[in-house]
Parts: sequence; C-alpha cells; structure tokens
Amino acid sequence: MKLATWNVNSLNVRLPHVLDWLRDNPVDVLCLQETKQEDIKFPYVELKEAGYEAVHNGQKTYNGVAILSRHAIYDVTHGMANFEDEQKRVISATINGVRVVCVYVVNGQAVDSEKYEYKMRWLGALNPWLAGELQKYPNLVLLGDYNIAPDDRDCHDPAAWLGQILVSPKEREAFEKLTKLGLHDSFRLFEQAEGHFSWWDYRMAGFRRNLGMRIDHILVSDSLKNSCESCIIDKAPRKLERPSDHTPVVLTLTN
DNA sequence: ATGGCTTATTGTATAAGA
Repeated sequence: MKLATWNVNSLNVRLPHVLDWLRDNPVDVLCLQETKQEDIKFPYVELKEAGYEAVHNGQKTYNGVAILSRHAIYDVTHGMANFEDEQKRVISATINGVRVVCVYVVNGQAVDSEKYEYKMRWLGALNPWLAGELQKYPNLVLLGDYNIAPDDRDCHDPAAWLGQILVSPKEREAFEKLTKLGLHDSFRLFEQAEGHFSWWDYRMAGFRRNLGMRIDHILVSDSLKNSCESCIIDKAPRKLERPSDHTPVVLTLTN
C-alpha cells in the first residue's frame, strides 16, 4: 500500500499537476492540503475519472484538506473532536484497515504573533486527540503539512533560522510529543542525510539553490512501523511550470 | 543586495503563506 501527502497550494490551480502525478504515481491514498476551495468546487468528477474517490473538508480561500483513495473510504470525520475550529485543517478516514489522518498544521507566521499562539494551542489539542484516535485505531498514519522542521538537518540553514517559525523549540517539542505517542517519522526510518526538503520558498530561487525545509511528514503508529518499506520525497512536481511550493512525500507499506 | 514569488479576493492593493 502506498500513501502520499502533498500541499498543493490551491487545488483549483494545481489540479492538472495532481492528475498528471497520480497517472505517473498511482498511489492508493493521496492526502492534500491547502485546497483553498469550497466543497461545491471540489473536482470529484475529474478525480473519479482518474480512479479516485475523494472526501474533502474545505473552505473558501484558505486551508482545506482532502483524502483521495483508489479504495473504499469509511468512517470519515472532520476536524478534532476536542477543538472547535473554523479553519478546515483535519480530515480522517479508514481505508484498507488503516486510519488515515490528513492534517494542515497552522503556519504560525512569527514566534511572537497571535498566529503562533493559535499554532501552539492547535498542536496542544492535536496530541491528546491523536492519543484517543490511536486507542480506537492502532493502525494509524498521520500525513500532512506539519509546518515544523523537526531537526536541524531538516532546515537548509539552521543558524539563520535559529528560534524562527518552523524550527522554534516549542514547535519541535510539539513534534517530539507526537513521537512519544508511538508515532514514527517514516522518512527517518530510512534517509538520514542532510539536504532533503519538501518545501522551498518561491522567492530567492529557493528550489534551484535547495534552500528548503522538510516540513511535510508521514508518521506511522507502532503497529505499522515494521511494515514501512520506503519513504521518499518526490521533487519532480516542483520542477514543473507554476508548481506548488511543496512537493509530495510517498510512503510504501508492505502488504 | 534581508528583496526576490504565488495565491485569492465580488480585487486593481492587501493578506497570507513559510
């Protein structure tokens, strides 16, 4: 089973890239973030023609998450039961006996901002909510844009970014607390080298110079850890015309 | 050279992303 995550930065703009990518990479499940569209505009028909069922928790202009699947989708829930939120950032479903949780974590803008406070409150709710979900669904995969680079090697210039948004100690502590629930960063089960990123700023020729961050992650529960066969970042879509600033991360599970 | 780009908005400048 292959599961992937991709922040598309507007599905309206990026649908051709998504359809092309799914044709070349027919994963079982693809989680999307920042669809930035109301449900009525969501391209259910085009995705169905491409072989994918989809569920969407969206809103106009901002945020929005979706799960696309080649297999039947069961028990869909929106958001986190313990956190009232107008922003559409979470959608979950069960597919092939795996609980798939798709998240678009708050960006936070700057460490001294109100948005950072919201980010920390949001992450503060995510942890206990996931603890409960793991009780209900031991086979769980948490995919999405975490807006956290968990380690210095996940940042192109740790000295320049020291204490900044995406790498601040509190954010990294929140990520660390997720791993303490028994969730494992599947990319780091394999690749340990520096210079692997999932997001590059549109400015400063960020991609060409590999000035990136690894902020899109796929975490797997204890019970799935030994089934992980590979986790790769696919940089190909970032090279296209009018790309998303993020690129897909793909997990392969055995059986 | 601390800027640079991209997206959406009942737009034509502003907010947000990260």
